[in-house]
Amino acid sequence: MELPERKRQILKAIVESYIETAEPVGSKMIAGVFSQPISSATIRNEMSELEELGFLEKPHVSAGRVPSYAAYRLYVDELMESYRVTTGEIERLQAAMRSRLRELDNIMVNASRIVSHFTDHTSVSIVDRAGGASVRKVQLVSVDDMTYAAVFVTENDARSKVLRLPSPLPGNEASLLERALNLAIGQRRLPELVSGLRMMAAPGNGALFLAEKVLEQVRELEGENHSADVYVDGAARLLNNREYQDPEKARDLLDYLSDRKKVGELARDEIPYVVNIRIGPENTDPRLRDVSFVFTAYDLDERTRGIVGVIGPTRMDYARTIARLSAIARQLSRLASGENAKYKLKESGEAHGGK
Amino acid sequence: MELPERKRQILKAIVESYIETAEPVGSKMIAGVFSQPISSATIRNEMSELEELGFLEKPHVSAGRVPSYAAYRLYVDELMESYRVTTGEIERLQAAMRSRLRELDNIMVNASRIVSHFTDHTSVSIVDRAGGASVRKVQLVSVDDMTYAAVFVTENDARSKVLRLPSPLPGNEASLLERALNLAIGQRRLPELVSGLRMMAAPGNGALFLAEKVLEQVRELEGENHSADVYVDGAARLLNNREYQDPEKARDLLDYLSDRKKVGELARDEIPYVVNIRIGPENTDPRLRDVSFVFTAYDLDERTRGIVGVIGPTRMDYARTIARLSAIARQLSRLASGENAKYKLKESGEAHGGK
DNA sequence: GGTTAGCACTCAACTCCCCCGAGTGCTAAT
DNA sequence: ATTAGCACTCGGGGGAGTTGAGTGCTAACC
Repeated sequence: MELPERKRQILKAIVESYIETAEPVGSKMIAGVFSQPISSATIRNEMSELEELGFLEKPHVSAGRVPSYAAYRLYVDELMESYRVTTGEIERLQAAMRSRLRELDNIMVNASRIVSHFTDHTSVSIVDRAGGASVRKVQLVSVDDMTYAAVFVTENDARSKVLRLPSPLPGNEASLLERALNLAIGQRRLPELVSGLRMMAAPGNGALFLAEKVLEQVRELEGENHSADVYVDGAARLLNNREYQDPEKARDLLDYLSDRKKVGELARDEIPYVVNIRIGPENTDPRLRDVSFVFTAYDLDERTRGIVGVIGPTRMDYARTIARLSAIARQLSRLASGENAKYKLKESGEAHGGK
Repeated sequence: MELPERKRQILKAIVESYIETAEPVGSKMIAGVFSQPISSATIRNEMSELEELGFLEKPHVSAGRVPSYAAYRLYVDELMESYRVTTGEIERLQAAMRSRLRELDNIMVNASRIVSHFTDHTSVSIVDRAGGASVRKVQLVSVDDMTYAAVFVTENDARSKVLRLPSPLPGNEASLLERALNLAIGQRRLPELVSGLRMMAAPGNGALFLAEKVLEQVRELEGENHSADVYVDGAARLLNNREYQDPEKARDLLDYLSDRKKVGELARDEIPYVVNIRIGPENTDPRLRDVSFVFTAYDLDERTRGIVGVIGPTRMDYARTIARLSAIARQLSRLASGENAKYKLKESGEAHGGK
């Protein structure tokens, strides 16, 4: 059941007006914008049908109409015209990205910052190591005899943890331990090694402590429930939107955003390399039920994907947000994995959201 | 010019009432709370004198009075009774801290979380490496031939950075480079080594790139302008206070909090090991001019100090906040540097703030 | 002289009421 | 199918009036 063209045009005009003004849209307002004039009464008839179809809602009887989630969905999928990112914008973007993005550590926090800045929304940046990268080796770097940094090397990344031991461990013992640990890791028998050590050594023993921490960390890195890296930037921008004037609402959302674990779950599903949009109730987390989450994936390297997105009111300017976000993601992908970027968004910036 | 006892009692009562209710305090309200009854007229006389002295302000003529910053200062310095942390609270605190605090990486983020949770305010946690720790050695851990983790070991800490090279660097070259770098670091001639390399190698060369990044990082770690590590937790709690119902204000403050660099400056000055309090305009940053910052320092180890604190409205419950914060800091110090804790707050939790 | 009762005064906040106007739905004419 | 017209709805804005908490001041009291 396709919507007839005029209804589509009217709905489009309503959504755009509401995106711009955040005010309920009345029939006269719409009647004014068409080249070939239509009377407001006609619009009213159309609007009342659109309401029956579930695309519009009335806050109250004399207040004009407001788009429903279904309207945004239709708008995004079929009505919206793509926003063309100007070359000026691209240049500013590239300038902002040029520096500081060689270090993998920084890429997420900077991506997050840039996205927030360029879209003027709150951004999230998530790095998802596919299926828990397997740890290939561990290296113990001595700081002093009570302190070691353990460096965990995976297929394509490394991360370190500084550990303060309960009792000293001389350097030669540490290198023995390191060898043993790596042997065990190679044979996938790390747990056995640790429980063996646990039998031999007193609790509080430095080597045992280290080994336990290493095991713990390996489990964390390899496990399913590894917490993805999450950055949020520009949270304060939420408060720019009139829908969060209510501090109650704003607080709930900020609360959500500070829960990294929860935010990390946003990236749980399969995410295609296009700009995805989850509008209002399409979000699984109830606290996101009246915001929209616009996001995309990019490759950091063969095994690691980044996800960047923005969170804003359902009435956000989707066209512009999508265009800018995809421009950023394209740049990120190129920067991160050299020139063999895998990010292939159609030029138009066209988007089909996924529930 | 000491304030006479009765005025002090009245002022104390006013501050406490305002802390509790956030409503301007009238003379009758106060008249009610004294054991030996005083008429409201008398209170009015006293209040009008306290106003002349600069301790009270009137929002408007018929609205009761509100404490000035000077009143809070006096309250905190002389009037406030210390809050006794209950054993139940201590137990909950210890339980919350018991786990996860062995790892130096985590201590700040957890400290921050715990402080926010136990004080019900927004917390900040800053780690300040005194004077820029000097880097003792660097270790290059190979992930693959295009990717290395550089581990920087200082007197008492280590941190790593994952670097993606523009061109491959075989492992043996990396270990040569590592040796050269460490030699140069030992002789304090790292810049010379790097500029030497720059002459020999083409730009884009892996070793040169690595060396440059290492130099950059060493400079960052040793430099004066090293950015302190900063964590903020519970930012959303700000919105619980009625003074931030105005989204404008709330946003400015949230903005401030997301500027790590600025927040890091909070710890710039010498900070004694007591609970410090900066009330309203005593804060140097203008954006903090009507909040209070309550904070304390604790030792992470010989060279590294942590600062934890909370940011809240000037009308916060100082007694309780101070007591809980100092309890947490005491625990942290003990946990972090074993049993030789340097944190010596007087048992009472007594506090003398410093501008 | 310090304290207090009493009283006039102030002013934000609340309520009540009215009106305006944007917007709707329906009907009848085109 | 479209549109002009009209009655109707209802939120919001703008006084006017009222309330009540609170003040300052004065005069009496101990």
